[in-house]
Amino acid sequence: MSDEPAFQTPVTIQKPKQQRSIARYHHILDTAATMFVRHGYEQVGTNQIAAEAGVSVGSLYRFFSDKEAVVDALAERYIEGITARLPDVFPPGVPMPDLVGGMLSGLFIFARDNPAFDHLLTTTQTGAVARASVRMHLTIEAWVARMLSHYHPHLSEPQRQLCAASGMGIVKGMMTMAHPPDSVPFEVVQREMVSALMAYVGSFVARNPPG
Amino acid sequence: MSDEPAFQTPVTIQKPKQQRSIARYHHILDTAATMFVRHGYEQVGTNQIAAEAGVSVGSLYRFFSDKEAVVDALAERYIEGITARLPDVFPPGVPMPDLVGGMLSGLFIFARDNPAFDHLLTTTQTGAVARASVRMHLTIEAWVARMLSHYHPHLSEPQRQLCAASGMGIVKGMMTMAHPPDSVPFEVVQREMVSALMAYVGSFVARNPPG
Amino acid sequence: MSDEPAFQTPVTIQKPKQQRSIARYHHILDTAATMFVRHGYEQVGTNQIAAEAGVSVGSLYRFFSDKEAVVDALAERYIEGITARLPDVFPPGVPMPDLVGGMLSGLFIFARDNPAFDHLLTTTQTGAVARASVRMHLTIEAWVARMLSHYHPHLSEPQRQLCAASGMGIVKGMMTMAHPPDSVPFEVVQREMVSALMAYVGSFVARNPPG
Amino acid sequence: MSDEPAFQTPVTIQKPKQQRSIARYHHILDTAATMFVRHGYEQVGTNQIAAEAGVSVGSLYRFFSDKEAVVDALAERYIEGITARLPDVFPPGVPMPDLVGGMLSGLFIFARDNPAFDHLLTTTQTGAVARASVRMHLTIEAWVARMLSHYHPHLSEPQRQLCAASGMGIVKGMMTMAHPPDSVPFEVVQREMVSALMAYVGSFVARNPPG
DNA sequence: TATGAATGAGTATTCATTCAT
DNA sequence: AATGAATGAATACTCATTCAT
Repeated sequence: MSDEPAFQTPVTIQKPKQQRSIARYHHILDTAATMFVRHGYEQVGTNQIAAEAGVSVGSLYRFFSDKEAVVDALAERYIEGITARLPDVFPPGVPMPDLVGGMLSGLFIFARDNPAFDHLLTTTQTGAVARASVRMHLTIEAWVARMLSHYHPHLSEPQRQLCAASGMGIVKGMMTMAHPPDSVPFEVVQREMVSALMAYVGSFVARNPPG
Repeated sequence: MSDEPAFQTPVTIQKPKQQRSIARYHHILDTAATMFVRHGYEQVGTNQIAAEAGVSVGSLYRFFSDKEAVVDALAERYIEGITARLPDVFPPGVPMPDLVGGMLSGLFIFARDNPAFDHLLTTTQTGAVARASVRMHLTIEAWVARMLSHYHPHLSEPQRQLCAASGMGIVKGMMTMAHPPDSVPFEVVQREMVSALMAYVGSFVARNPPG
Repeated sequence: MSDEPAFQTPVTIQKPKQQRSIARYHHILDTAATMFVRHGYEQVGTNQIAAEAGVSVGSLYRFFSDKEAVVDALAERYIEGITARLPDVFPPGVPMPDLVGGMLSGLFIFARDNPAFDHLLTTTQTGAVARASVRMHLTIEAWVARMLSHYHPHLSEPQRQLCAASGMGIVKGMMTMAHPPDSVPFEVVQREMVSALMAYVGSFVARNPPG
Repeated sequence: MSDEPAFQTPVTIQKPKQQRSIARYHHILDTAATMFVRHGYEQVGTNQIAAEAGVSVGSLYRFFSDKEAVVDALAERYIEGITARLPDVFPPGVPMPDLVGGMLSGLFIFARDNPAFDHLLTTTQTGAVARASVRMHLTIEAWVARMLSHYHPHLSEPQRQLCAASGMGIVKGMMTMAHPPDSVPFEVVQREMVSALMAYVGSFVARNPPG
């Protein structure tokens, strides 16, 4: 007749420490990433992911508390990945086009190795996917803002924010060119993107001069 | 939701001919559009749309063969709308920035009157939503390509295609700036978008000179 | 990119008003009652109930928001039933044994017609079932307390409460005699129950005399 | 959880012979008992029991063939416990109220030391829990019947059975008074229970006189 | 022997679609 | 034509049980 509510989870969900578990964890995540890109987050079931990954649903739920946790983990992985590839400091003497070019080069390599990266970054969906996307967006945007204040220290905070936001818009928008219906080759996209960004920043600075 | 131009059959089950039917059809579509924007296509049920629109599910299914047909019809409506607003011929003597500015101005007004327009245009989803998005994308892109060949007739077909695709990427990417997390005011987005586009096209032409 | 939470349920769950619906509603409830008695609340699935009742799960969920709502409805039905059978006022001149006998007689008839009634009343489970049980328990107990204050007005409030609680214990405990392993016939149970109650109340009043 | 008397095999997979094993076995059982009372048999998982007991699920399954075996073992333990506390022979000269009082006193102490005892005895559930409950019920009922034939040898076998069954009903029913929603203190319950039992038996004997 | 990761059948619940009224 | 009750396949998630280490 008593009625205590649920108690502590018997088996805590956690990132695995053992070799075997780590492999499984990443394998599931990779499988999920591929499927999300191919069919869309909503269309992919946890049972399907597990089956495709060759594990049981139970195993999936050992690593991920629920379906949303899968996208969250994906975003986290991507945020770590790009953070590691984005330079912390800006070495003096490097011209901005070179830096931006190098940065985008790294981004494209990362995107090619992680199929769901740009899908997640450029999505406009709601819910968990949106939250994941926003986290990734803000991570990169913050870096862009820092870079802008390095090269154009005279820009005010709002100016820098706006320019960074526009840059993100250009990057994200042009990334989708690589997919249907345009299907522009990655290298070409990258080249045009650098041009577009540099041209835009140039015009932005011209329109917002020092003093 | 603004005055819609002449009616033309989308993928509906039957053309509503009666006054009442036409009103119903549009009302359902308007309701669906609002709900899709607010909660996302996957999160919105046909029963919910019908309830919110104040009609029965049965009525909804009288106009739309299935849920996908709703997005299809929405896309069709938007394609008609922008087609009507995009000039068929390019009057001589109008400088490109003015034309692009005018076109974007019209686009933004249309987007403001049709809440799901940019949502659908900029989505990266799969399935029916993606197909709807692609149709809209190609419609605008074709116009952009024609405009480019008007102002820069020396560009080869592939060059024109690439430039148009990039332009579309910039437009779509920067449109999302108006929404969280950046939430840049529409007018600002529009202004920056013109700059970005003109700067990009300028650099593109410079890199792809005649001869 | 927006993300509004869930909105109003499109089809509200409600007790049906139409003839057909009412029949369905009660049929599902009857089926569920029988199955709960036979296999236990936890062991019976909503799909099973629906199948056994010859309707679809969807129909079940049209009437009941979730599985708990089924027990709740059952309890409500039973509470209404016994409330209707419990006299509101105590006519003067009726000796207590007669009144208690009559009351128990009604209770047993009701229990015979509603197989899950005593199962639910006498359960000691947790959760929704417990809550349903408690509601039924308190309904009857309140009546018993009122009856006690009618026949033995000198009893203090706590005394009346205790005596009523004990009475409920005796009633509930002895009701289970009708089921295995004892399987005592209902009439016999009823007869012994009246004896036990009268004997107990007699001893209680003797131990708690007026003044 | 009180000192348990001599060990005897329940439905376990194997008798734990080693000191360590015996300790583990009892510890798991104690843990399970507490959890069953607090959350209900169905709500408690084997993994949870093991985790709470600080052992692995595998260890739990070494001692118990399945989840049902845990309740079975619990019942067995309780049956042993009360059997040891119920006098085998009835010393002459002890009045029935004293004997009953003493017996209930022992029962309440046992119940206080073994939290799941009355929970299991008074449950009306199906399945394994019901079977465990019935075994405990019959054990005590047999003793009551023997006691009745000691004090009232003239009662026929069926009369004795009926009176014993009623007594069990009263005991079990009134035991639940100690829990919500009545929450009567244990001592009070015990006192009222003796009264109720003696009053009932008195009335029963009066209604079933010798000859 | 002990461990706890892995399994997968099973459960509650939703929602696109149909069709009798 | 319109309605909305009814359908049932599909989905996220749980948990008793096994077995390789």
